[in-house]
Order: sequence, then C-alpha cells, then structure tokens
Amino acid sequence: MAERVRLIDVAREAGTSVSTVSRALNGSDLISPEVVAHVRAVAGQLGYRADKRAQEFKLGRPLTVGVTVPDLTNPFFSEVLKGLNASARAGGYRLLIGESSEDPAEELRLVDELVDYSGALVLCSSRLTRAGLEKALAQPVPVVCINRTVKNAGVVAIDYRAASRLLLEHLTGLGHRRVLYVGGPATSWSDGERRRTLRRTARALDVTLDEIDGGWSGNHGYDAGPTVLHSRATAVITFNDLVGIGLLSWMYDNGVEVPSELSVASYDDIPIAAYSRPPLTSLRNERAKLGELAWEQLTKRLGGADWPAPDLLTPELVVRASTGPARRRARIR
Amino acid sequence: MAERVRLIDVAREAGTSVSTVSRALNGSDLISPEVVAHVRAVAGQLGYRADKRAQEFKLGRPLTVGVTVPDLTNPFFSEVLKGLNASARAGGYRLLIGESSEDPAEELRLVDELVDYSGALVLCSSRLTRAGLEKALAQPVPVVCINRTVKNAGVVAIDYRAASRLLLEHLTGLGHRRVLYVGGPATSWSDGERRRTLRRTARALDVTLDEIDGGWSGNHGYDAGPTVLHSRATAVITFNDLVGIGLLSWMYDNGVEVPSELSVASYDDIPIAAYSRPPLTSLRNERAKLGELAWEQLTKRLGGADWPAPDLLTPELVVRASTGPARRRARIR
DNA sequence: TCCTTGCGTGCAAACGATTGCAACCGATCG
DNA sequence: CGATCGGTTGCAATCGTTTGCACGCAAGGA
Repeated sequence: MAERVRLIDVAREAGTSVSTVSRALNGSDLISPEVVAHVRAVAGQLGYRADKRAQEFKLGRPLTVGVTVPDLTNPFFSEVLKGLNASARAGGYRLLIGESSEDPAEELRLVDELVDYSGALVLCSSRLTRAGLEKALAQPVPVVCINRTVKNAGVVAIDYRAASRLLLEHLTGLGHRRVLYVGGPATSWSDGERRRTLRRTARALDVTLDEIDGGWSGNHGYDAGPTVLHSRATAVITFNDLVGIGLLSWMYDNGVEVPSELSVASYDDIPIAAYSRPPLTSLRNERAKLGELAWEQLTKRLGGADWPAPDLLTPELVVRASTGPARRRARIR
Repeated sequence: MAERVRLIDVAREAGTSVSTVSRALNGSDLISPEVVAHVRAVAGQLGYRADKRAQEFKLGRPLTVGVTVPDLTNPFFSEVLKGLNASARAGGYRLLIGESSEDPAEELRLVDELVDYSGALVLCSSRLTRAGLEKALAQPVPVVCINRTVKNAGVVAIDYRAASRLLLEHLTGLGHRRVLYVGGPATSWSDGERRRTLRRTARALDVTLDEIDGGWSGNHGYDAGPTVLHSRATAVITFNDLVGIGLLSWMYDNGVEVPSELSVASYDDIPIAAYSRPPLTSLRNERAKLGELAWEQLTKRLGGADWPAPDLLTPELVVRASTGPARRRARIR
C-alpha cells in the first residue's frame, strides 16, 4: 500500500505541465518525441497509473457492462460470462456482474443498480416479468438479452426449435413414442421455449408429450424421480443437465436401469454431464459464444447502429449412454 | 434509452440550486423539510439518478472490490463469489470480477488492471507465484487472500489440516492403510496444502500415502483412472469433486466397483457430488462464508485497523456411498 | 528587419457531484 | 429600532483528467 501518484506529481517531477503529461501518455501527435520519452520515463519511474474513475468521468461514457445472471453456480451461466468477459475486456470494457438468485424482483433491483454504473446491460436468461423487462429497457443504456427474445434490444439465443427437434428425433429414432419433459423454473423464458418447441415438434412427430414441473438443480431432478417412474413415458427430457443428473441419481438409488428401462436426455451439456452414470445424452451449445455474440451486438449498437437481427445458435446433440432403444411396453412395477 | 438527468436539471426544475438538491437527496440536516420533500418529488418525477462515477470520483474512494478467481465455471469459486458479492453489496460496494483461467501470468495482468478500478482486492485461490504475490501486495490497495496464507494481507482459508485429518481418519476407520492422492493444478496453493497436511496426518496415522498429479476438472479425474487402478491403494482422495466424479466415471466404464473395490473421497462437496454414482464422500466447507469473511477482514482494514488474524474454516465430512470398508488385499487383475 | 507560419506548450475550462463558507432571512432581545 | 442569532440557502472550490484555445518561439519569406 503506497500513496497514489497523480498526473500533477508526474508533471512536477518532469518539470512540465499536466496537459503535456496527459498528451505524452495518451500519444497525442502535437508534442515533441523527446518530451514524450522523458515524461514516459518519469511516469514509469514514479509508477504513475491513471485514475480510471477520473478518466472515465471526464470522458463521459462508462466503460462498464452490467450483467445479470440467475445463478452464478450454474456452469451454463459461468461459461456465458466467460465468453462475454473475454470479448468485453478485449474491447476495453469490463464486467459488473449481478446475481439475481433466480428471483425476478431481485433481478429488477439489480438492473436498477447496475445501470448506475454501466454503459450497457446484458440480461442473461432474464427471469424478469414482461413488465419488469419493459422497465429495464426504458433505462438510458442499451440492453442485450441472452436467451430471451424481446423487441428494442439485442437478442442472442439458442435455437430451441432446432434443439427440441434434435432431441425428439433422436428419441423417436430409438423407438420412443411417449416422452416426459421435466421442466425448469417457472420464471424462465427458456423453459417456456423448451416446452413450446417440444410440444410443437412432438405433434409433428406424433409423439405423446407429458410435462411436469421441476426446477434448475440436482435436487429438483432427484425429487422428480417418483413422478417420472409412475408416468408411462419411456424417455425423459430434463430442463438441464443438473436436473438430469439428479434424476439419474434417483433412478440409480431405486434400481431403475438407464437406458434399458428409461432413457434420459437433456439440454446444455455442461462438462460434468459426460461423467454422470451413465453419461448423459445432451444438447451441446456454445455458451461462451453466446457471450461473445452479445458483446458483438452491443458494440454495433454502441457504435450508433440499430440493433442487428437476433443471433440464433443451433446446438448439437451429443449422444451418450443415457439414451437407448425404447422397451416395447411401459415398465410395470 | 432516454437522456440522463443531472443534478442541475433537477435544480432548475425545482427552482433551487444544485447544492440544495444534493443536500436534500443525501439527507443533510441543515435543510428545511419542505424543500427536501419538494426536491425529492421533482427528482423522482424526473427520474434523476446520481451519476455514480462522478459521485465516487468526488468522494475519492472507489466503492469497488476487485476479485480474481482461477475459473468461473468451478462451483467452488462461484459460491465464494456469491458470499463475497452479497456482503460487499450490503456494504455498498460492488464486485469487479476477473478470471485468470488458472494462469498465473494472466492473474498478474488482472491484478494490474483491477487495481485501477478498485479500492480493494480479493485474490481467490491465487495461482500467483511468490514474486507475483509480492507485486500484488505492493499495490496501493488492501488485499485479502482466500485460500492462501501470506503476510501483510488479509487471509481467509479452509483449515486443510483439519480437513485432511477428517478424511484420513474416516478412511482408516474403514480399515484402509494405503491411500492415493490425486492432486490438483501445480500452481494451486491449496493443492500444496492438501498434500502437506495429508502427508503429515498419514504419518501420524501410520497410513501409506501415494500421490499422483491430476488437475481440477472431470477429465483430469477420468484420465487418472488407469494409474489409480494399477496402484496398490484401496482408497483414493481426489483434489476436488470434479476430479472425483471423473474418476468414478472411469471406474464405472471399466467395471470397477465403488466402494467395494475402491473407495473415493474428495474435498469441497459441491452440490452435484450428492448425485454422482455412487454419491461422493466429500468435505463440506462453507464457501459462501469464505467470501463473507473476506469482506469482513476488508472492512476492518479499510476502517483503518491492522489486518486481523487469519480466519480458518473447518470443514465437515459428509459420508456418502463412495467410501466403504477396505478389502483385505489389494485388488488383483 | 518585420511579418507570417507552424510547431510545441501551458492555461483554464470543462465533466457531475459534494461541501466549506459566506450570505441572507426573519425573529428575538436589549 | 438596531444588533444578534439560528436556521436555510447559494456561491464557488474541489476531486484528476482531457482538451480547446491562445501564446511563445524559431524559422523562413518578403
């Protein structure tokens, strides 16, 4: 811990004025090379670091992007953040991260707070109500939504239509005709999309689709075990891998063989999905890319352009051992 | 997206001066209640929001805490961040998060950058070299290290001595006399601590301890499978749960029964550990609490006090099905 | 020699908020 | 009726940096 060195200290030491120092350090061209060298040397020696707060303050625009995520501990969001963070930093911006704990009210509070510090907002899998979202969009900064489509904002999302089709076609290919969807958080737009596209595709493929409510974590999946068992479905699709892994765990504890008695597949393909038992069939999506695209949209918008068209990312099905041929008849216990 | 409302706009609208508005909004006591009410009303109606950058700039100290973590996608770090974030926000600070991707050089770069914006630094499981750490501590802001002990800084860490003892006593209680440790990243201080304390405790308990190198993720554990199998150990301790789950997965793929043929235990107890197959015996630690304690140390220090004594958190062993009685003889294949 | 030209430099004004200090007001007291 | 005082309010300085503008000075042309 030492004292901060300011521009004026460098100026004094270099025997010149603050403006000269500023220009020398910022590489203005209307200044002599020798002075630049000298000032640079003095600044380096004194360990001068520009006060970014003062700098940004003067320059006007905040070089910060506020981001909200429902849950920091979910690998899906961490990886989106990873991608966004990398891109934003490369563009000279930094991230201010807020976690809403899956709570719409808290998310609204976060938006309200982040906007005070940020020049732009990214809402990742926003759990906001329609009205809340309107309010967020009314803020004096551009907003990008990841995994939620909305007007007057940037949109980057996973193509759930393609996703659901991949899943269901894989399952029908294995002979499944009755599929159960274990849902996610009620406030999740992406859960809604998954349901909508699954229904639609199921109709097209002549598959019977049942749905139950679930949640976003392992225990939600585990708790769904009994209901799943008593359903007449031969295959289950879970909201995400954590739910899927929880469900697999219940099946294991209760002696249900996967996939011979029941197939399980899921969305997201987080890394640990490859190491569940059996390894989970899941939809791989480029999460980091979601973050990168969000940043791209933002830069375009900050550059003065209109919002570009939504970016849709098509996932890829990773088939593992948790899905297999359907049994001819429903399980009987 | 609307125009920003400034203090002067409110002043004009309320027919008063900026100082009065400022005082009214900040609750100064030398101002008449009616004016306060009026100004508040006008400000609210205009949707005034103080420019935090200007505010902080004027006030001098940055209300930001910079944090580095090796890997955002590791649930351990996400939860530490969760705790730290909650405490810091309650204290009026916000978090600037940097991810080093387990790379010491990148971490150093991050520290360098974060310090420009932050009034304090928290290094979470710092992978910095000794020299790098010295450099970080020379920055003009207070620094707290989570899971790394160091002088002239705040320290919050898990009590690995107690942790290792809990693990080894559990295993010896089950009759294991030969234990293998599958290690973590070479740059990890906590891996060093785990090794050191395991060795020491093993000696005390008269257990033979072997060690191999591993890593921090599921595939590191999976890849360690063959080596583990050919070792003569009857029990394995892994660097963390991800490694443990990866190892379990290999054992499953290769027909090794856990725990009858091999016991597996681990550090951290991330949520998904309960849903591996078999569920993983692991050391639960209060990760969020690590973040909270880090904040506490920081506030004390920012308040002018010296660094308090290091906080050590004792973990709790959660026994699940991945550990069981040792076989009488080493596995033969 | 004087005036232009142009480069290099410094002065001072911003950015938006906070705050010490002085000014002002009405009321009370001598 | 004038001085004093407590309670409110506004003026202006300030935080550290950037930048428009004006100034100084040397060189070159008339």
